[in-house]
Amino acid sequence: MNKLILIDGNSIIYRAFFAMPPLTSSSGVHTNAVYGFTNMLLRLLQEEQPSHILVAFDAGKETFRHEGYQDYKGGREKTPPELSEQFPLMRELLESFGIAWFELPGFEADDIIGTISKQGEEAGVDVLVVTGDKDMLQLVSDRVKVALTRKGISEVEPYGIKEIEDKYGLRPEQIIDLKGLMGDASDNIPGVPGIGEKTALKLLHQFGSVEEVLARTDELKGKMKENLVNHAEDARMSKQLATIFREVPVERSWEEMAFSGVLEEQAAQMLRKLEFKSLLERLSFAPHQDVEQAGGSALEEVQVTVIDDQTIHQLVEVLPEVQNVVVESHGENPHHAVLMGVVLSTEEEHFYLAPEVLHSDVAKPVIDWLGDKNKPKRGYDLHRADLTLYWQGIEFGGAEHDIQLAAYLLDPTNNDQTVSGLAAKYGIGAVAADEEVYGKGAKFKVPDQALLSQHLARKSAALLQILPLQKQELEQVEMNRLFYELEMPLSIILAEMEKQGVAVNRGTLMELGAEFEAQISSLIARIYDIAGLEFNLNSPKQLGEVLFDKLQLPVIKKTKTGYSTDAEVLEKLAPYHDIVQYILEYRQLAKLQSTYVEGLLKEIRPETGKVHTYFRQTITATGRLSSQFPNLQNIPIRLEEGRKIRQAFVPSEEGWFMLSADYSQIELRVLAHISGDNGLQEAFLHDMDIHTKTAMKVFGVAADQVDGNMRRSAKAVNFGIVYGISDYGLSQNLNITRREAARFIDQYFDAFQGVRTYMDEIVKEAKRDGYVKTLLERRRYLPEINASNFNLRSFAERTAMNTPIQGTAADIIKLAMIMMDEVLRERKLKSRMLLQVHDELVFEVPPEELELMTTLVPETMERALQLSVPLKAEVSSGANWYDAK
DNA sequence: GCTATCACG
DNA sequence: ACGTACGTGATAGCA
Repeated sequence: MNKLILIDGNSIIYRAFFAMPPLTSSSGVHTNAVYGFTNMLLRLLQEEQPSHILVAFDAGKETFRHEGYQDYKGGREKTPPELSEQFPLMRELLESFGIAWFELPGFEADDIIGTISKQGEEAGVDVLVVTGDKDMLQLVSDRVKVALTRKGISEVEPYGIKEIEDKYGLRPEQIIDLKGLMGDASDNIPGVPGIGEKTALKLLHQFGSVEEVLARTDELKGKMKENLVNHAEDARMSKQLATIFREVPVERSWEEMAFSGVLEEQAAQMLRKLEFKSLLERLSFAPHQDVEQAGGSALEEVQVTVIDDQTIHQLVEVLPEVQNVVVESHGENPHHAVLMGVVLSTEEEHFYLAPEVLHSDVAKPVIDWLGDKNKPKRGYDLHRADLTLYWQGIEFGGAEHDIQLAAYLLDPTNNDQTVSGLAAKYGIGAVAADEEVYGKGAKFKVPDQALLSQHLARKSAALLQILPLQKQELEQVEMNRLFYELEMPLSIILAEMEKQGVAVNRGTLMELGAEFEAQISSLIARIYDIAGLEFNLNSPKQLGEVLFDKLQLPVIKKTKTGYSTDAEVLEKLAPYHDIVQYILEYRQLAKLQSTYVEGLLKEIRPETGKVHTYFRQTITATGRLSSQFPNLQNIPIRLEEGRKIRQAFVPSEEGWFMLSADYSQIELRVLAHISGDNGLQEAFLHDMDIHTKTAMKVFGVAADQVDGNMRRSAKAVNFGIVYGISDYGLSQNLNITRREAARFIDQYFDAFQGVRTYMDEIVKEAKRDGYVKTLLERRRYLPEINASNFNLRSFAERTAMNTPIQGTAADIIKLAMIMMDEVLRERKLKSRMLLQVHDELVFEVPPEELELMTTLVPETMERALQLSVPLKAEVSSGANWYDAK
């Protein structure tokens, strides 16, 4: 006996349930949690090669903890039926695998694991506890490690004594003190009010334990002391509740937990019953096989042919059969990325091309193939690949299926989109993380060719396996059209826009910079003079000291680290002291100078005089694009001083024009459509001023009685509605009381009852399905929609209301971009689409096309999608982006 | 690397 | 009672 694995069954299955998309067998039984669990189990068996294993479950509702504290785990949502029905399946599966499981009435899985890990430790065995519950860290010792699940369950992070020390600065036994002080909302453990993780850690670093803290409260002061004194009993009880009981009367012999490999026949039968086809193939990993042949490594060696003038013919012969393309590059900005190498794979073989080989004559047929739009390609992040190759002078065409992009659609909030992460998610052999192969940050180093080509080939091999699984999933969630007809074509269009770039007039920017500079230095002088000292104005900390300590201005708001000095606070302080207004002006100009003048100048390519942004298609949770290096979606417009920055954005050809068209009220129009609200639809059918109309209905007055203030309030309410309204949020925005805000909202919903119904229904739908979707079937999962934690749940509810609106608007402008691209091509126009700013498209247009484009662009945008209300786009043009207003 | 701030839709 | 508006990216300071 050498290694014992103890799995916290309830914790893992619960996490698996919320981490995995819904999945049912053909008979309609939910299986997603079992799938997730099995996936992680197989990986664990393969990687850890345990000699003994046991899965512990909670039994019954009442445990000994309830005897002392009836509210233990109170307020928890009851287990959804979709999950409950999976517990029996889970036990059945474990039995079919030949894995022991155990539960004992009156005790939780924690206690069982605590007890057995102690026994294992005493018997001199290495123990690995697998759980999602941080409390279990208290079990860690020399022999016991605790693996915590991360990001759902696709990864685990092992903690030993050192890791706990590094992360918390605590010994394992102090974890219960931490819980005692901070509590745990999910178990309804109270802790001490006002003490969160940070404060709790600080106290423990100083005093060592709950008892010691409570004994020495006289060394503390303020609210914290008061809370500790008043809630001393809560702290003691919380600590006790968090303490795992390690003397459970378990009678399990080591033999029962012994594990020598999966019972293949039975396990295969079970997996077939559950319809887990992809897991079936992995069964052979589990027993102690092929360990020696892999040299102790769990990784399978992949055959890869390094291309040179001797081997090139092998690749050329099979080019038509190439299934997957990996273009590896280094650097965040793909316009400046360094090409590291390329791997092309057929079903059977992998070929590696070094950058210099790709640039040599022998690679000519490969280069032609890469650039051929009629040769369809699959691969990972083909958008980046395209840009990387472009700056190397190599064309890339024919992107058909991008695995990263598809992974984004399947779960836009999964932030691990790496090949390694996806491979783990699909349970496909281990692919090393790039970081492990290259190192990160300053330590980045390209490994030798053997290692590099092996790594890339492994990635490619994993992608080959992911592809069919992904296709099946896209089909299942009805995203085929969204993917193949919208996102894939768009990715090509985006790359073209980015390569084209936008011309920026350096001189204009520098002149603006000089103006800003003059104002900034005079403001700085004035501020130092008034303050009576010089300090770093850019440091919120130093500024806070000047305003609140030296000048004694009232503290409006605090941040985690000290005084808040943001614009909202400064506005409120302005009446108290002249210095505040100058600081506000300084802030504004400093922002313009550093981010927009200096920042933009740095991004201009000297050889083209243009900035080439990178539109990211796989970032946002809602389906919007984002823009980086530089961000061209947040160029100032609201204030005149900043708006002038737009004068620097000019057409790239003499005499051309900038043309901009933006959707008018697209989100509210989308809301009118999906809610079906009569009043809202009516307003848009008559193309009324929507904020005025809202004011009329909410305040019950005629159009001519709506004053500026009423319209302003109505506008804020409309924004609130789109964001998933809350009285608090609205009250903040309008600077009114929560009561008044709540009244506005109520009046709004009375006036627009269809909207109220929609908001109620969409939240219900989210709670039922676990996700919401847009008109074009784009999804966003909301795992926290049923959380017991009020904050998490409320956030998810607002998201459920907002995402279909923001996401559908994103769908629509993406459609419009595809249509515009098509129209420009069909009519062989010279005009070029340059930018997208969420509800706006920007073009550069030759003079002879200006008239045509002025009607063509808004018309195309308006017919992008047929809704029950018309879409409206407004267009304007000028010599630069500023004048196109 | 994290926090605070502020630019956009 | 709880405590926040939805979605992003860039910069500067500071540990």
